[in-house]
Amino acid sequence: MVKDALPCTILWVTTDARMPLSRERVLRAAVGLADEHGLRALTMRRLAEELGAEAMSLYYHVAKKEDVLDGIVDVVAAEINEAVGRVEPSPDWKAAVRQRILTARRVFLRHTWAPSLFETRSSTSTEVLRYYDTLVGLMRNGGFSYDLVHHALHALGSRALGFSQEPFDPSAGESAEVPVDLAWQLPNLVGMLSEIAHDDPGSTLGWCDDQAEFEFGLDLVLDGLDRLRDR
Amino acid sequence: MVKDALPCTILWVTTDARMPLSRERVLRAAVGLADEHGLRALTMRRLAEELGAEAMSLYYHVAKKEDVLDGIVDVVAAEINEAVGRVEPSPDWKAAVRQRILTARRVFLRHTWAPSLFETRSSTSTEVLRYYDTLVGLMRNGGFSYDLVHHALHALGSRALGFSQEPFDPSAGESAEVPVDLAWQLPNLVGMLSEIAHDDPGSTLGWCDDQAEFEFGLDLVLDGLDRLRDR
DNA sequence: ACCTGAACACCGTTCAAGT
DNA sequence: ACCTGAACACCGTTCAAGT
Repeated sequence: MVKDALPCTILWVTTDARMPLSRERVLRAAVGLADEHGLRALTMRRLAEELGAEAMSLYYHVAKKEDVLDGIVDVVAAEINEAVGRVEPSPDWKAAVRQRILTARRVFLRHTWAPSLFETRSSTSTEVLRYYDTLVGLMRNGGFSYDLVHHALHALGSRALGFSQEPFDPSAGESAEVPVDLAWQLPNLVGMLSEIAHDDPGSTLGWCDDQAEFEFGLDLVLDGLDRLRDR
Repeated sequence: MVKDALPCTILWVTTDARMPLSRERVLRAAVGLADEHGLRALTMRRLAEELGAEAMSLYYHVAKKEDVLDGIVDVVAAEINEAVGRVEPSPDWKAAVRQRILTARRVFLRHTWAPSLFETRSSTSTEVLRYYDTLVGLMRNGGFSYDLVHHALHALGSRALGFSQEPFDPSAGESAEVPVDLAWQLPNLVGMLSEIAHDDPGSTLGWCDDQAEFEFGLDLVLDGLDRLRDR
């Protein structure tokens, strides 16, 4: 009996190769593939392989690759809604919004490819709309006008969802990275970077504390909004 | 003489097909192609065609496509530095930074594909470093510590460069766009959108004023930083 | 020095055909 | 109903060969 069950179980666990395909299963596999090998590895052929099928089989369950991308955005957003639904509500709007956003952020840390995808999708996922709806509700309860909530969403930008995509990572521009022949033309940047590196000698790679920086920016915006609300 | 010169001139102006290739010319053509048809149209083969050459010829002047992408980021950043170099300096740090950023923003309006590219490049363009260097300088002159400047750059994020990539465009979620069967689940969002649409009946498409929203968010952050500076 | 033709390994997608 | 093989039009890139 063990002889029979064991190999079968392993096959099942590793690939689920025998289960019939479905949109759900395709999207789950897509998320897993992106988690493990990045968005570039998410190819229709590779995705099918992961599912033990041919690439063409996928087209029975999804319209096209864009559909897969929209789909995995929805999957991640659903994951966020699930996590965020478990946080106990705070009477203070700022604390409530803050905690909600930081909870969402934790989901993005599991799906590092997601931010760039969220930002390039034009059609809005219904799960994302649901997320924003309760966020708007929290601010309304905090005494915001609809108009200020609207401004707030723009001001928060991607931070409302829990991530911040930065075009320039100061830590990546660490002294060592700046070409020496260029350094003398960038006195302010070099000065800043050397002082940061000095302040935090523990981070030998000049690595910034992403979480702290995210919270700094978030609080700056939330505090600003709080002041506008009072007026 | 006219007979000879005319057709030649036209050919010259439209394609410059006879000029020898060069990295410079390849990058300029790449920017033009992206401006006119978007990033997706920027293909090595299409780019070569634009230059009246074969795709393989490009590889003599650029290492690979990634090199082209890094290159056009640098081209746009240089354009920004050029525009920004012409603004008369203000003694007030906030006004100086504000004007600088809004000037940079105007360049991005000419290159709508650029934001998404700037955000996905990991290696930092030297022209971008130059831009940040003087920005850091302006804040230092305004009495910022290096540490606060560092936080400020993170808090500004892409706004420091003049754009904000937003994952959710409330205006795109205009009442008409939200599926009716979903609307009752999104009371706050629907309420907000209908009020915004009502406030601004002129914008028949529920279009947000991007410029105003950008400035709102920018000022919110700059004001917040100003307060932290005073302490 | 500069450009190209032929070729390779990969894409997404369609469609008629299989079970 | 669900999956597939063969085929198409496209990618980026290499390399030996042309001028």
